[in-house]
Amino acid sequence: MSQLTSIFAAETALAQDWAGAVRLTFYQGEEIYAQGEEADLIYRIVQGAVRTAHLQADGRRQVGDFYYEGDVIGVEVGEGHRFSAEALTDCEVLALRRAGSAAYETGRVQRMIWAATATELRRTQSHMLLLGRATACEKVARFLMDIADRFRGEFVTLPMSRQDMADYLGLTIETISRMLGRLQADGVIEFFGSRKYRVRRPGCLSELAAA
Amino acid sequence: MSQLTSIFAAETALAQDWAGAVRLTFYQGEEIYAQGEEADLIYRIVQGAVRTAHLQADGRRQVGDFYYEGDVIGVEVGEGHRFSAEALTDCEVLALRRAGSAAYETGRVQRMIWAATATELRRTQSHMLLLGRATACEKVARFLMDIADRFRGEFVTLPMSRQDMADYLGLTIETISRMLGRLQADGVIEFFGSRKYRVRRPGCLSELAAA
DNA sequence: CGGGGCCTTGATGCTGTTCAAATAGAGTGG
DNA sequence: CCACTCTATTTGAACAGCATCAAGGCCCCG
Repeated sequence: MSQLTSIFAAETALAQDWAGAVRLTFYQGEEIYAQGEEADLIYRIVQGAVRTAHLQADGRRQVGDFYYEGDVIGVEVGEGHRFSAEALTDCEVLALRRAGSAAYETGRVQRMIWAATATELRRTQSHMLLLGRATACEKVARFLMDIADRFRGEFVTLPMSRQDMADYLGLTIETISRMLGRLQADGVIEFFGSRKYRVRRPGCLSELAAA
Repeated sequence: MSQLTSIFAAETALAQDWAGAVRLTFYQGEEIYAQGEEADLIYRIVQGAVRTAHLQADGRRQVGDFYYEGDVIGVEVGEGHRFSAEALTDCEVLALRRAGSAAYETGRVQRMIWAATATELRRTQSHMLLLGRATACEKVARFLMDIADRFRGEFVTLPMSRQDMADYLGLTIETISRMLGRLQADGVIEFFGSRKYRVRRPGCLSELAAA
């Protein structure tokens, strides 16, 4: 009941804030925007999962973050996108022009961009802390915890590949695989196939995640 | 002449934006604000250098960034400061209350906070990319380059210790020291004492910095 | 049933850490 | 100005964690 109410409230706010937005569909693997591309649109994910990534000249890749339903992407500051965005699953998104519209002039869009930028800063700070001083085991544990926290429910399905996880955590796919194997052997998590898992001992997992 | 003009313009804008701010002095090593403390003030550094840092329960420390004259600190989002700020040298700062003032209501302070948050996001992103997928040598090279770029001039004096550099780059002081030694041996940089250096081969340094 | 991508597992090596000690520098008092 | 002390930095040697290289297994889908 209260959940229905909150969903309704969210939908109402969404309709107001995103009035004038265009609804778009991106299929799995499609690029939503490219690295370097001018950032004149912001997007709200209605359904699906998105990965942002930064590619260096030598081929090394850093995944910026993973985004899900309700998240806003494309708010980067400065000239053009520093990260590209790709659909990890089939996606529905709302796209809204940043400047030049009536909505922008009223300050509505500006406030949304501001809020999204603030959220983005927090998440980037967390990511920075994760990359700086954490062991492989801590990184993987925190990653699993973060994902599980977002999808409250017994089972979690990962929309990203091991390579995506590795590029997010600054590790290799082999290390990711080994850490997952160890966590499973210790009974902390349980995997069903390679993309679906369940946290068996949340306390233990958060202990391993430290920080 | 043009430099004088720009300094004058900057000073004028500063006087306008920071009208009502309080001028404070912090001595070397003093804490400007603490981790967890409520973030009701923003600061502009007039003179000196500042380090922000996040301390974990187990004692590990991550330096957030280093700030110098003209930079704005204390703009973090959410409940309280995630990072503390300490004076690396004796500092003069301007402190301004975020909310509740007349200046805030006119939107002046809001715009400043917004601009500072946007800058902060960019810098945090860069830092994240640095921590994620760079070798020790690349990290140190990029660090030296970034600092040198800020202090245009033949010689650069580092306001921070090796430990600060290490906690910023996610390395140990020994590794920092070894990399600096190697760069000097290769003739890329030249040190005078442990806190003052000069870039002898900028091209070579930026090559090593990659990314 | 067979192909191909993704994931796991194993063996080995390298980068950066850890531990330990020497050296340099800054501050202090004689 | 010099001797002394205390801390910061450098240097060396051994070690550990994660990467790399190389197979092998799983699973999806034709």
